[in-house]
Amino acid sequence: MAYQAAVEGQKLRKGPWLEEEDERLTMYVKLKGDQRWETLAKESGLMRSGRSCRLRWLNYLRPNLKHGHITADEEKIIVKLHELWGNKWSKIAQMLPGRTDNWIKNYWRSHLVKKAQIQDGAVSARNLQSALNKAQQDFFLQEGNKITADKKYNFDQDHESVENLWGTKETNSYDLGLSEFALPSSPYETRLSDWISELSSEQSGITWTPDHDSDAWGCSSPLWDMN
DNA sequence: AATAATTTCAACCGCACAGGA
DNA sequence: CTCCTGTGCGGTTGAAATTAT
Repeated sequence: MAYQAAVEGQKLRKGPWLEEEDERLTMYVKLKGDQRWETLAKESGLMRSGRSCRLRWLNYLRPNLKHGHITADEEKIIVKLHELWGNKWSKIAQMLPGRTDNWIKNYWRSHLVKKAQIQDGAVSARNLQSALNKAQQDFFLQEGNKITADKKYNFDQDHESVENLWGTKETNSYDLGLSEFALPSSPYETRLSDWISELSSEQSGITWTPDHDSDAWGCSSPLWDMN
């Protein structure tokens, strides 16, 4: 493969980026723009492949990236969009300003692992309890995620309740509707709700195609645009 | 306090696709 | 039409950090 040959042939650097490399890359991207990565990699003198530069820029150096903890809103969006689109991380990332596909993929994966472990019963009773407690903490102790006692899911029950929390392919995609979260309605939340219900009506019986989705989702008016 | 287990996340890899020669 | 190059995407890996025992 060309990439492999380049790495081996030119002794390109791999692994974690140094601060110095970051600075250099940032400078060159500002100078040349974030296109033509192979050219940029060569011109910058960085001993990195173009794709390595691209990845570093997109996932770490790019301005306006969020590196902090996920918000309750973001988590719900991810869950919803994953139900709709599956592992289309880049697509999901487009709906979450400041988050990268890589970040979302990592986030989802760490949760999926927990879910899978719980569902296949391949964990010890102790690990199960630990996973449940962790999920409960993570989910309900989110700042602003105020759930009344009667609405709160009972994590101490059987594994069914865990499935309900996360939703499954077999259940109605909208069983995890926003109302169940019993959150105060922020403008963001309201818009999300509208957006998803609108989609659900458009979506019934429709298979996604690249042409279709780009229109239907109207990327010109993204979710976070409150104006 | 030490060690083991688990989680997180940056980075790599292979594949697919688009566009140009 | 075919080949080549660059780019984007999704899956996977592994080191570092964190948490549990």
